[in-house]
Formats: sequence, structure tokens, C-alpha cells
Amino acid sequence: MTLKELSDMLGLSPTTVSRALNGYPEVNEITRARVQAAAAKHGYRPNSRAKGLATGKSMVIGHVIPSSSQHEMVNPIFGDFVAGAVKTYAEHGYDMMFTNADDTSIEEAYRSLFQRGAVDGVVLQGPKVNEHRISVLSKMSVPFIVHGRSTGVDLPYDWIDVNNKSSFLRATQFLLDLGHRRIALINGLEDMDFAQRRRDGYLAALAQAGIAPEPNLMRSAEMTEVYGHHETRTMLALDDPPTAILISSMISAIGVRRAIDEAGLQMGRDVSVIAHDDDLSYLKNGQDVPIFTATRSSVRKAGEIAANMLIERIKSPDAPTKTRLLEAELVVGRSTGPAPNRY
Amino acid sequence: MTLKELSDMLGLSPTTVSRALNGYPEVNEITRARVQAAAAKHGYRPNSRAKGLATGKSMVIGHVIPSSSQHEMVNPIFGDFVAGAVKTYAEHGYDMMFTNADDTSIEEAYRSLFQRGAVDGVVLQGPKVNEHRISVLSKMSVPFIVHGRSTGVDLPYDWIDVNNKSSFLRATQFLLDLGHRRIALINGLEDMDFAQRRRDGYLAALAQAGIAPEPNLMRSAEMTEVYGHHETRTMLALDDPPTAILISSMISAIGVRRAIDEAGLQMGRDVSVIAHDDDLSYLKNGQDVPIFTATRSSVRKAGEIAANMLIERIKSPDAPTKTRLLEAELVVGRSTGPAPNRY
DNA sequence: ACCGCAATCCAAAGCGCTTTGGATAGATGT
DNA sequence: ACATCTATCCAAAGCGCTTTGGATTGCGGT
Repeated sequence: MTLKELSDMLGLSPTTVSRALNGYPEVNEITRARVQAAAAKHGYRPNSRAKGLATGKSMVIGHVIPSSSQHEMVNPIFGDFVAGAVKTYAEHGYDMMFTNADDTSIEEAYRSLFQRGAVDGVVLQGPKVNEHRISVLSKMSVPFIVHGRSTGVDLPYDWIDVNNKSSFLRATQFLLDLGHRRIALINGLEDMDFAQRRRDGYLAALAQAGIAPEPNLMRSAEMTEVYGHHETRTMLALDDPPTAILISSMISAIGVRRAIDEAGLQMGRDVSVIAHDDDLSYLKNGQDVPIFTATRSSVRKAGEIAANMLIERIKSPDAPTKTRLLEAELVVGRSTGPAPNRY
Repeated sequence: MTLKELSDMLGLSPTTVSRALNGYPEVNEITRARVQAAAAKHGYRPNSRAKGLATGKSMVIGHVIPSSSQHEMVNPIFGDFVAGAVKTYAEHGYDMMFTNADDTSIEEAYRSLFQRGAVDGVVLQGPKVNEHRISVLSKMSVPFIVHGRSTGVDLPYDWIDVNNKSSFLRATQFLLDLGHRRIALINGLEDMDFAQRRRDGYLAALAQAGIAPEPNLMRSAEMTEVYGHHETRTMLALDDPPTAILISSMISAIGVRRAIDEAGLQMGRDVSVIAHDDDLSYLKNGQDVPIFTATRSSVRKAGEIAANMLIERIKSPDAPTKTRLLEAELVVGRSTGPAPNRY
């Protein structure tokens, strides 16, 4: 069923039918009602490609997934972020498109999306330090939003981020207040911006307390369960093991917990643990009492906000850039306690 | 940069340029080379909407995400399945589109995708028993593939599934061989087809061993960590607690393990555990020795295969339906052992 | 010298929609 | 009664591409 067929059926011109359905004023209300009824009855839906061609808008927002199998992107938070975003897109009539690109051609992929006219805007996820993609998109002067930020990129751009530094600063202070002095940090990949900021917060807290950071207690890699387990096991075997551990991900925290158990220690008593909790739907941090003391910030909500900000940007491409900094909440659970008295 | 601009620049007609770029034979190879060089130089990319309008194909494959916040879809396996699929799509020139729909309008969403001409095919994820969406898509006679199957749907349709029944049959037999008699099943939502099949396998093994199933030991719900923990705690508190537990998800298995620990028991000695492992990239089941004995089947690979099958279907809409049944592998880890001798 | 054919290229139509620039008719004002 | 609005509708162009149906040229065959 096309516009033409529908208009023939109604004895009207395509112009009038189009206007009737799109809410333009220059059509009699009686006619409009008749058109709407006929459209509904025959399940008419404008062809989105044709509409896009005519209007110059695609009503699609793009996300680029790097194809590297172990990349941060295909990670536990992916689903929740997308769920938050796609819901918001739908409310504004946008669809969401994913494209694949291998690591060497990610910029190509963004460029392609826009040049082909496939999307009206994109979301840039998982920014690294000095993220090159930002300047690429900026130069293309296309609507985009960054989930996260990028240290070292001076251009103005829209972003939404969690205050990673302050949340890890606060978490570290919390551990220091409990008397911990040997605090480990199991962080995400070093070149990820969020990881750097979390480390900054951690280091700032240590510095305030006059504690010299120990390279031995700072690890960074892809945040899997196995990684959390491995690093913890290694560190607990040190001559002078940490009494507390900060972890950048709940998934890794599960591995940390496993390693603590295997060492015959008790989490919260022998070793304190604080994790960053993205508040994933399938991985709630306990029911009543949180399993882990955690810095919590919903990534699903971040997805919603990012989507809204991007849609705003698409509507007004020349508005001043906007940013949004979410504060993570420190929830105290059973995984932290006073530093054990070993001395 | 449009086709017209490019052709003007080259002193050729749009026809010839189009043919040169799309590999048609009626163009001089020298001309073709010249066109390709110019296209590359100016970064020309055909507008996908215009191309789609002209060809009648969108080169997009759709996925519909129900907006119910706690739905199986936004779950840990989502990211990996998508990663597998999107890679395959890209290799064949397809993009992937997500649309949101609330639970009452999922069928509407599928219908809309096709009527708007937004997609060439869709993937149906998370089928329930008697899945209505299958007959809807079937009647629309559009290309689609089901990830999973649906008991009670007689129509022929393309699907790819894990042999859930045989894998849980085998896992249960494995536990029976170890001497376990009180085996619990912590399953996914009851109306999900995979959950039903897994239960069938479990029940079949019990029946073969002459053991009557106990409703008390069979649980089903959304497969979160907290759920695994809660059900395990409840069951371990029974007068006659299970000595082994089968779990439909690694995420829930983590909660199971937590509950076992909290009860002061040791997994693999006091309570044996077998989980279904989707082989998620960020949640590998241990490094050398698997943490959990598990029925393993890569959901990422399933995504790849599903994508390939769907693309085949799009190419030949009238070919006989194809199905693919993957066998899960039983990997033996540390979470299982002989039944404790309590008698 | 003439015909047929292959190779190469192009003009124009068409995909389904929006939108510009009228056309028409009835209502209003003087 | 005439000019001027206003309300309502439409024809046609245009979005950027593909594809049909030629047109043109040069060549071999007879």
C-alpha cells in the first residue's frame, strides 16, 4: 500500500493525503479524518526510505560496534545501555542501527554511516584517552554524543559521563577511613578514559592520606570475571597482600570474591571489596543488603539520557554543546569492614 | 557527493557510473577504473535510502526489543549474540536495526518494520512456547529466523537452537552417575521454550533413573544472580536439601555459588552444580579448569549462524525451511563431585 | 560495400514520498 | 458588483539512485 494507491482510493491527490497524515493545517478536518481512517484501515505506513529521501532525514541513530572479539563494547553493560537508549529513540520516532567495523576502520564506519545518509546521529561508546574518533566526528560536523569523555580532547562536544574520579576518590576514602592502608585497584583497560579517571580518584585519595601508591597493587585489563579472579589471587599471594580491593566492574568483582574464598579468607572481614556497579538488570547487587559495597550508577539511565541529548542535538545542530555529569552513589554492603589488625 | 555530481565530474552519465561501481559488464574496464578511482578519491558512497528506494531492498536486518525492563532480551547473552550476528551482517553488506516495542505491540513492531520497508528480514529472539509472533511473521511471508524454537507451533520456519533437552538430559545423567538423587533445577521463565525443553531433559533423565520429580526442587524465573542465590538458599534450608543443582544460566550459577558459600558448604563436595554456559566473552568459565561443570554452547556462534541463515533466506525466499540444532558440550569442572554420603 | 553484432555509453522513467507554487471557489469588505 | 482574502486542494518537481530501452561506434564476415 503506497501513498498513491491510498490517494487514488480516496479520490484525493497524494499531496493532500500526505498533508493530512502529517498534520499540516491546509487540509479540511473532515478530509483529514477520512484519510486517517482509511490509512488505519488499510494499515498504510509510509515507506521510510522514500520518506527519508524526500525529507533528508533518516530517523535512525547509529552505533558502531568494533568487531574485535574481546573489546569493551561487547560487554555486560552493552545490553542495558542499549535498552535505555532504544526506548528513548522509539519515543521520538527514531530507530537504532548497529554497524560492524574492525578496529582499523571504525572511523571509516562512522563516515560511511553519514555519507550514505543512513543515520542522523551517532553514539560514541567507550572513549579512550585522546579519543581520535571525537575529532573525526567533530570535523565532519555531524550530531553525536559521547558516552564517557576523553581526556586530552580539547574540542567542545556533547557527553554524558559518570563522575568516575569523585566516585573512586570517595570509595578509596571510605576504605581509608576503615583503616585500610594497602588498597588494590583492579581497573579496566588502561587506555580507556573511565579507567584513567578512576585511577586518578584512587591516587588522589591515597595522596591525601599520605600513602604512596604501589604499582604492584594496581592492575588493569579487560574486565572479565577471570581477570578479577586472577589478579586477586596473585595479589593475595604477595608478601604483603592488600587488605582492600577496588574493582571497576561487578563482573570482575565476582571473580575477586571467588579468589578470596579460595584463599580461605572472608570478604568483608579479611579483605574489603568495593566494586563499581552499573546497576545491570540481571546482575543486581543483592536484594535487601547489597552484596558488595559499591559505587552505583545506572548505565541504563545513562543510555536514556544520552539518547535524549543526541536527539536534542539533532534538532538544533548549532546549539552550544551540553554535558552531563552523573554522580555515582556509594552503597554500603557486606563486603567492607575495618582493616584487619595484622600488626 | 552524489552520483550526479560524480558523473558530471567524470563527463559520464549517471547510468555508466552506477554500472561501473556496481560491477556490471557493459562498461569499459578502463572507464570502470577511472570511475572507481574518482569515487575513492572523493569518498563517494551511494545514499542508502535512494539505493534502497530504487532496488526495493533496504540491506538492513531488524531485531525487536521488547521494552519490558526485565525481559530476557536485555540479558547477559544479548551482547554476544548481537556481536556474532552483526559481524556476519557486515560481511554481507547488511546493517542491523533495533526497534523498541512495548510488550503489547511487538507484532505491530514487526509489521511496521516490513511495511515501512525498513528491513529485509528479522531475527526473532527468545521464543516462548506457542510463540504467536512466529505465525504472524509466517503469514506476512517475510524472511525471518528464530533463535530457538517454539513448541506447539506447527508451521515450518527457519530456526537455530541448542539441543536443550539432550544437554540437560546428559547433565542430569552425569549427576545421577555421581550418585546424586536429589537434584534441583533452577530454570528460566516457565513460558520460555528453552526452559521447557531443559526441564523435559531433566525430567526424562530422572524418569529413566526411576526417580520421581519433586516440585519443591524445580524453580523457574528470570535468570538473575539474585534469583540463583535466593532459590538456592531456600532449597538448602529444606529438611531434605538437594545434593546437586542444575542451573540454566551462568549468571544465576554465580548466585547459587554464593548461597552455597554462605551456607558454609563447599561447592563440588557438599553440593554439586552444573550450569548452562553460553560462553560469554566477559564471563568465561574459568581459565584452565572450568569453575563450573557446564553444558556449553557459544551464543556468539549462534548469532553468526542465525545471521547466515537469515541472509540465505532473504536470497531465496522460497527455498525449503532450514533448521540447525547445535549440541552443547559437557565440560567437567570443579563444581561437581560424588554425592555426599548422608545416610 | 553492406549487414550483423558486440561493446560501450546515455536519456529517461521510476522507486514512494514531501514540498513548492499555484488553482479554484466561496466568503468578506466596501 | 468588484477586488481581496481564506480555505482547500492539486500538479509537478525533486530527493539520489537503478534499470529499461535505445543510440552510436567500430569490427568481422561475405
